[in-house]
Amino acid sequence: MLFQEEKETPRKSTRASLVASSLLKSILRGELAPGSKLNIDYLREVYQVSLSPMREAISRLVSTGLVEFEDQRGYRVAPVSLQLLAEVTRLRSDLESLALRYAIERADLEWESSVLGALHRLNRTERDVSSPEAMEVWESAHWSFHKTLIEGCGMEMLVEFCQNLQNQSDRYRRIFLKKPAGSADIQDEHNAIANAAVDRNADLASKLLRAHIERTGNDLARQISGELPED
Amino acid sequence: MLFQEEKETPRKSTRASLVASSLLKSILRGELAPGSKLNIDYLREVYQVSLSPMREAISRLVSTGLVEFEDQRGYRVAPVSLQLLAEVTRLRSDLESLALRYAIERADLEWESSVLGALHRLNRTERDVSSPEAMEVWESAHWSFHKTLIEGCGMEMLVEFCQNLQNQSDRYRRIFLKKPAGSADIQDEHNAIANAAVDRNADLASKLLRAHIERTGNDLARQISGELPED
DNA sequence: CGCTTGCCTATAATCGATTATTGCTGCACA
DNA sequence: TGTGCAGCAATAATCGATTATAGGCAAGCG
Repeated sequence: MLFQEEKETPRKSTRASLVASSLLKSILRGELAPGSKLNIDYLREVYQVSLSPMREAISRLVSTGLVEFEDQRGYRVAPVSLQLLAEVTRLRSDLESLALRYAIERADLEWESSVLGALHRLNRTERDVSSPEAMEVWESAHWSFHKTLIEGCGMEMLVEFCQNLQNQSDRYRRIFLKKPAGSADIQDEHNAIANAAVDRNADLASKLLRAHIERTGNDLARQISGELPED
Repeated sequence: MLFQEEKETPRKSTRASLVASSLLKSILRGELAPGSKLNIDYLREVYQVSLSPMREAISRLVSTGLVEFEDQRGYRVAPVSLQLLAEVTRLRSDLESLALRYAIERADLEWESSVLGALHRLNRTERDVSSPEAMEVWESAHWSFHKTLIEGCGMEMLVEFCQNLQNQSDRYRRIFLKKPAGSADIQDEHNAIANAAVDRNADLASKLLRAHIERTGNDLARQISGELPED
């Protein structure tokens, strides 16, 4: 063949996959209330699929921690609480900074470049808190930056766990944070983290990342504490 | 029907659950080879269940990391490699010691008692390397001890992740370690960890736990390195 | 001969019907 | 008036049949 068609393996999605990702979004957006039962017949109707793919889709989300399951009782959306949010924030702080340390340890040009690339994209994405659509784009770039940082550790299991924690965190933000509380120095924080990372200053980078995550988490918790019972 | 057939197993579990736990054991024992495809029709035959619970059972194991899934390609047993083992060992070391630190931080009498209880049971369980059955019992007590230590952290997500890592580790041991390599001072190690824990000496306890996990993991890796390609 | 292309089989995915279990409701009874 | 149990929905779980897809094989074409 003259020029090798670069097929990205656009593997055709199954219904179960499509429903699963759609359902994930619904849960993250809080459209399916925390703690509520996932009635399969109802969801079947909503997504217009049969029982098998519906069950399969739901069951896949169990591994993300956003759905819980009990024999003969079915599935329900994971509950929320200030305590759980604190747990998520602490683990994000511990694990993302851990992953970043490993990433810096085995850093190569490739990784450094992706980090600076992701940073640039994030900085060039406007954070217009008045536009939900724009915020979606910004949040996506934001997580991309974080993910790029930690993916350098080369440990899939760790990255996946961080992804789950991020999803949890994201859910709290979407559900409870009506007014995006964006301090102006967010951008400075990201720049500082990225610089420390490519400078191979693990202690500093790790410290800054922790601070960044904990600040975000605490801001969120403070906003929520009025709306949610202490436990 | 006149004679309502009494179920021989008055269980609450569903077929899917039973099959899932049975399948998990099979994978841990290496009866289902790492990397091999999980042929649903075949497994259906083996476990004598229909397609739906079979799929459900398999799909639940995906969250443990012992089974991988791809759309239209089905399920397969997670592969093994020295590199992956190293990853598992490192994460176990990092995360169990992290959990232990948190546990010590919020330690109460209840936790201290369970730790010493689990330690006692472990010490009183004979480690007879010539008897597979005895070793099963010992391994169970061993993991119980570890789990008791880390459960004190009160973070379910972290404990569950540690459990997954432990399962992974366990699989390598069962598959590759034909001759249990038990140094005589294993018991001393456990005692030292437990003592440091109830003494609330987080630094020492954490250091000892790391050493314990890394020693085990490295012993295993050394034994394997002859059998497995470096990757 | 080598490459493409179109069956063909194995297997993954989906479906709708059926069975089992749970949890509620209302009636009998103390 | 409270308790317990039978019967009755609601819904979770399972089944076997059907449809869709992938990957191998062989015929057709260059």
